[in-house]
Amino acid sequence: MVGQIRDLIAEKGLTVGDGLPTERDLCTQFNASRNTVREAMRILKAYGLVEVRPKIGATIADNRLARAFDLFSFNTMEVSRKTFSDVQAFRDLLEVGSAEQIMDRITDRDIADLYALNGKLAEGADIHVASEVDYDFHYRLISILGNDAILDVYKVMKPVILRIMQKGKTRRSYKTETFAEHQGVIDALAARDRLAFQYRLRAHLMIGFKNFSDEMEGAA
Amino acid sequence: MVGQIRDLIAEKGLTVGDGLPTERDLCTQFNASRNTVREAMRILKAYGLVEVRPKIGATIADNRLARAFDLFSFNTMEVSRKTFSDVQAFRDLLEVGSAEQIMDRITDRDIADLYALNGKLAEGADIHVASEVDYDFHYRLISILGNDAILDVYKVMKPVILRIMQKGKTRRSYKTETFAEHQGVIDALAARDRLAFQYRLRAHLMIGFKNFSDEMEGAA
DNA sequence: GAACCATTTTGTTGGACCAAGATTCGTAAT
DNA sequence: ATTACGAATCTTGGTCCAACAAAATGGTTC
Repeated sequence: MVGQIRDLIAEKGLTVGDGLPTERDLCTQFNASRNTVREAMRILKAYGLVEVRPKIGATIADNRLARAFDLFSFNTMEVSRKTFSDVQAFRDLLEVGSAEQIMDRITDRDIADLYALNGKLAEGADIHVASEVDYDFHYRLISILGNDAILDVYKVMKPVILRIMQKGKTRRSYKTETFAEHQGVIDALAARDRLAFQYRLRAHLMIGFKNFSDEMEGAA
Repeated sequence: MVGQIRDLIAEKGLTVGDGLPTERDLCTQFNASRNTVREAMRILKAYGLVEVRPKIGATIADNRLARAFDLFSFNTMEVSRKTFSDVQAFRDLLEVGSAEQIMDRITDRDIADLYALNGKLAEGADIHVASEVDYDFHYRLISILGNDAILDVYKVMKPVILRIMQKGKTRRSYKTETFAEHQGVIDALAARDRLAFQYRLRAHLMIGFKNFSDEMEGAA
């Protein structure tokens, strides 16, 4: 069934944005029941090949890269020390490493958004909410690059990053230290001071590293 | 629905190989119809998280990596220009950006492996095999970092990267230019010349960029 | 031990209804 | 007569139900 629909798409030469026939049309076209067609559509949707909106119908899409990464967001796994250091090194590479491009592209809007996001940290919600905000901050930072592949990667790693943040921050105050570190990073951005930006961001990531290590020591 | 089933799995602590309740059980458990449950199961199956066989029922699995590959085997659709540039920029960030760490960690064994891999390029197999070797080369390069998170990301992006390679190289000779570029990169590594390494690697990636752009121009 | 049958479970079908967006059409105001 | 607005209708995906087909298991019988 999935194959038939794929063939249909290929045959008609449909491309991203085009609409598919309605589910009922597909039923008659392929002599299948609507439930069967629906299951096939579910699969195509899961593959990111179609987007389906109620009352609108299905349209061709290509979110496969994002879907591919979604696959791995199902991890509830425990974060090992190696995973932690790997992910943190990765983030350093991405966030600190792309400082130049960030400086090239950054707008006042970006800076305002970052200040706003960081402001939420100071409001002092519980640790889970604060972690989400923390993640959002870094995500927003990376989004300045306008690179969907990198954003997708960040989405994949979100569960792990969140866990790292929660774990690393149990004994630190989000309201004070993390907030201040973020603030320093944004200040450097606002001043278009690349070196300060890199230095402070790296320090911020390193502090998370140290806290996590201490946690692990304590746990072991 | 998918979320509910996921929660159920997490809650029960089920792991690969374990069986899920039957569809009808899930119906009563979640107060949903069998069709709804089935559609959710299709999604999970599409994600490679469950395997479902008649009479047996559904068992937990983890074929997510395999699924990630399947996603892109659907290729009647091609890599969009944005996906291409995103992925390529990402690779630049990773490979060129981690030059320092690579220099710190590299061993003679790494260099020997890279030379060996690149040697296969000169053997001049068809474009698909050559692309695989090309990918393997860059994968091996990144593996020097010993960072599993980054390696996983590379695995997921493999289908896209392969496609980019195939597309970019249709008119170039793997046996000559790509081989020579790689060789230059390894030579820089062998000489522990970080700047040369970065310069050559970046140039290598950029050439792929240019070729792809030309392809797109030609197609348009 | 092998052939056979009953049972369980997924696979598929056809139908039905709902909710909500899209469309149409009639009415009223200008 | 034309336009604007609102209500009725149509369309479409979302959900549900009941039933049958097909496949694989497990037990039963010879």
